[in-house]
Amino acid sequence: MTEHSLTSHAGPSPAASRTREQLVDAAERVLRAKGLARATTKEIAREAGYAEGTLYLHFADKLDLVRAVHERLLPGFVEMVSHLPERAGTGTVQRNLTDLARGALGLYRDMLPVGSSMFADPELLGRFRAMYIERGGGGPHRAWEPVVAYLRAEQALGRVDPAADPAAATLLLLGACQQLVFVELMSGPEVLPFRDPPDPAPPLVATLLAGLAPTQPSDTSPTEPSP
Amino acid sequence: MTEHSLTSHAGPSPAASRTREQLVDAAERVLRAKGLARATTKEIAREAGYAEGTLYLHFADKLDLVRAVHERLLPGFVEMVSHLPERAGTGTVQRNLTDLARGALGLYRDMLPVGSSMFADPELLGRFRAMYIERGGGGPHRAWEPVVAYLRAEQALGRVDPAADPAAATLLLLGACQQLVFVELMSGPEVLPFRDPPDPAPPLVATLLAGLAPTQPSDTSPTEPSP
Amino acid sequence: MTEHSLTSHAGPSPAASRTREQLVDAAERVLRAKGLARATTKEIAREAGYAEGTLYLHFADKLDLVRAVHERLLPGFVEMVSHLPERAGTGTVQRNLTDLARGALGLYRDMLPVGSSMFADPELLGRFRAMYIERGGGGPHRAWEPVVAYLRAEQALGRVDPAADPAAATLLLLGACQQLVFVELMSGPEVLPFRDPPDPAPPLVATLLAGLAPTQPSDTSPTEPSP
Amino acid sequence: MTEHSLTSHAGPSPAASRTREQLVDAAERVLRAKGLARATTKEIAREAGYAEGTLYLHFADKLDLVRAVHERLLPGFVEMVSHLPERAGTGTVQRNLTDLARGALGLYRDMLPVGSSMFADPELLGRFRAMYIERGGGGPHRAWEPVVAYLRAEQALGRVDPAADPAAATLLLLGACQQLVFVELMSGPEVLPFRDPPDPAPPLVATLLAGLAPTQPSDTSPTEPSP
DNA sequence: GATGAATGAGACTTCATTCAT
DNA sequence: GATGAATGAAGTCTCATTCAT
Repeated sequence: MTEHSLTSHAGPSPAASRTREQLVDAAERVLRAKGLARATTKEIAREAGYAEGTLYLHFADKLDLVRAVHERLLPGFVEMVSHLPERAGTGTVQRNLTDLARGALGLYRDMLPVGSSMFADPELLGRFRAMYIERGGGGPHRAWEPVVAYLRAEQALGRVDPAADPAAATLLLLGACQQLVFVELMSGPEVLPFRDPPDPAPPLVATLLAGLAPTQPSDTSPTEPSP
Repeated sequence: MTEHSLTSHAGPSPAASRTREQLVDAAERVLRAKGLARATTKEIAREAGYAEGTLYLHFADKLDLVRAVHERLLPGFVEMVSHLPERAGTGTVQRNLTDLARGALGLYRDMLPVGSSMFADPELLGRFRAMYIERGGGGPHRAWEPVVAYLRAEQALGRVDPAADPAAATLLLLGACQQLVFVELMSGPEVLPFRDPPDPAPPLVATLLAGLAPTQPSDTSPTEPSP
Repeated sequence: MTEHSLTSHAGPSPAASRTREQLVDAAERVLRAKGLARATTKEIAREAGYAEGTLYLHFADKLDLVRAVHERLLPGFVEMVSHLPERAGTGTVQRNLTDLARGALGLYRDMLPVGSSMFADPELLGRFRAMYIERGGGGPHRAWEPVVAYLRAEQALGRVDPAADPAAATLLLLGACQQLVFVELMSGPEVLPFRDPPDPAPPLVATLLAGLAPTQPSDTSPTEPSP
Repeated sequence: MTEHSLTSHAGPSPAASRTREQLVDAAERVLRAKGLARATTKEIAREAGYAEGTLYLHFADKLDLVRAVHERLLPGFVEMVSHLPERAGTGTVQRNLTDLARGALGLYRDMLPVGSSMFADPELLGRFRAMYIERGGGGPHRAWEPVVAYLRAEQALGRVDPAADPAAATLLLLGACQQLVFVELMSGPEVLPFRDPPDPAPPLVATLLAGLAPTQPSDTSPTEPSP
């Protein structure tokens, strides 16, 4: 009852008290440092500068606090891409997408360790899904929307092939970024792939723009007979 | 099939006893059902049909068992893509990549819940990295290699643009599949994105093949002045 | 009485809370009854009237609690002998030493079963040594000091041979008492040595006072040529 | 049924098989190194070069094996002093007692850590007492007997005061040695008492021989009126 | 609202002991 | 006699949660 009212009135609602924010901040720091399995309420409270019991004045239980941390991750991503549609028609498509990819790589590096750990606890995962449904379909895929909107705008401007699938293109680019970070985190800093081009964004964008099909359309068109 | 096969000709190595396999199997089932945070040694042992103490005859501790589970995930993926290079020149590129994407989607759906939970415990993550390093650089990026090899072969056959970047293309396609599953798992079965085309593989492959640039090469080439 | 007194004027220091004292008391009772090997945290907590977890709010681990028990043994001994030096010149030397021996026998009977069990765990022994060193050399030999001081005072008063070695004499008397108790505990109440004189203190003191050498100095002096 | 038959026939009785001896040897080594609390059957078996199960072919349980180790300690001591009576009349009393003290110090250093740990487990202690009783009064005090016999012999020879109490004297000397080692072990090598005379035996023996009473018997004799 | 000592269920792990081979 | 995988009871310790102050 006290939580996740993003569209609250204005003043400091009980769900957005200073103490609460400090606890969520502390939880995020501890979660990032220790992982879900080793983040204890004791340490979170200490990190926030409060007693352990205080935590339960602001959150139903530990998982509720963890959920509050995760709740802030997606808006961070959405925020980053929210201004992308406005850039349609400005600069070049290549540069705009490269900037997007770079931003995505940075954010994924921040978010993935915390976000992925959610899979360690089905209960936590379930609460997330409930939250998304309750909010009316606002899942992680919301991060795609501004990118799709941008590509649509570029199609209208003729700078992107009108036959292209904006959703698929978005998924390809963001997915590549996410997987790169995923593998990077798993393999550790010692066994980094994609080190030769220290910035993986340009090749990804270039490949996405040019496509794999040979320039002679004689080859790709007959690859699949229309069913 | 690629690891500690039970029917090996050299007899059961100490690392591949029947009991050990049963424990890893049971651990994987429990991990999948309950998540890392709620998978207890007691339940794993019961699931395997052994006493709890038996677990410690075969693994140093619980994390060592979990690591053994994770150890089997990557080979499963590599196995799936290992026959891809042989398909170069057969069928169509589009079909081959679509099959790959479908296979990847299926495997990610199986592996991600278990694999991602590794981020919940830095200690577990650290042991994984150590394992990869110890083995000589065989991290998760090994899954990309057969795909890259396939694309190179197709380039040699003229069915893929020789200017394309095979590694980037691989990352785009596999990354899209992984992110799709990732979001799917997070949002839950109720809030599925990409439901309209029930099979997301075709649009992803089509977009990757065609690229985003307008068909008139006059547009894409000048998007970025050569530095 | 000499350590962390509950009724101190400075308020309960963190190391001397009521709960902590109760736990140490309970631990000592259980240790005495069951021995180190069979004293469980569960039983200690129950004996103290607290939950098992409470134990870990006040002690790092079980061994830390056991160490706290042992920590109180030595001061008990020191306390007993602390008033001995004041008795120099009063009563007779024989009576004073006999009282000392009787007190030592009683205390050893109390302390030895608990104190000796420390040898069962090198880790515990190591923590003890560390504690002694940390405190600046206050090991078990501190119990000798008041006795040595007493003998020195008697030497000054002419009631003890000025040529005697007070430290050696102390060791002889206290050592005899300790060994008597040691053997008594080992052999059990059924096989008691020294039963004929029900009180072993008088013969020990008499022998220590008179010495073994024949009263005719003609015999002892030539036993060992002076080097 | 298979154990402690010291007066066995002659041949290798089942209680004295080679394997059994190896196990007791190994147990003593482990007990000395790790202490009773941390000596596991697994490590003892490994140290002996046998499988864990083998242990139970020769001993009823772990405590029975530990008891067998302790069983060998006392005879070691008795052996050391067994030749003492023969030395009556040879050399000097002082030298003979000094040799005894030195030997006792050495043996106590060896035996105390293992022997004292018996107090950690009342069950073990109980079995010991049972063993002593069963054997007909042969407890640890048996170690005193040869010393007492020696002193009696010296009294008969006129080299020791006929009024002295041989049992008390024995207890004084051996007790001093034991306590010295006891404290030495507890305080650790860093906080050694009695370091100035690197060999504590001479002052102990000298003090025991001379006694504490002033050479003028005028002081000590009237200290205690005869009851 | 804040505190933090106390709780107690339950987690992981150890280890003496057994038994089929 | 020897083995060693399996057992399972029992131990130590953790930690989310509560509640009187």
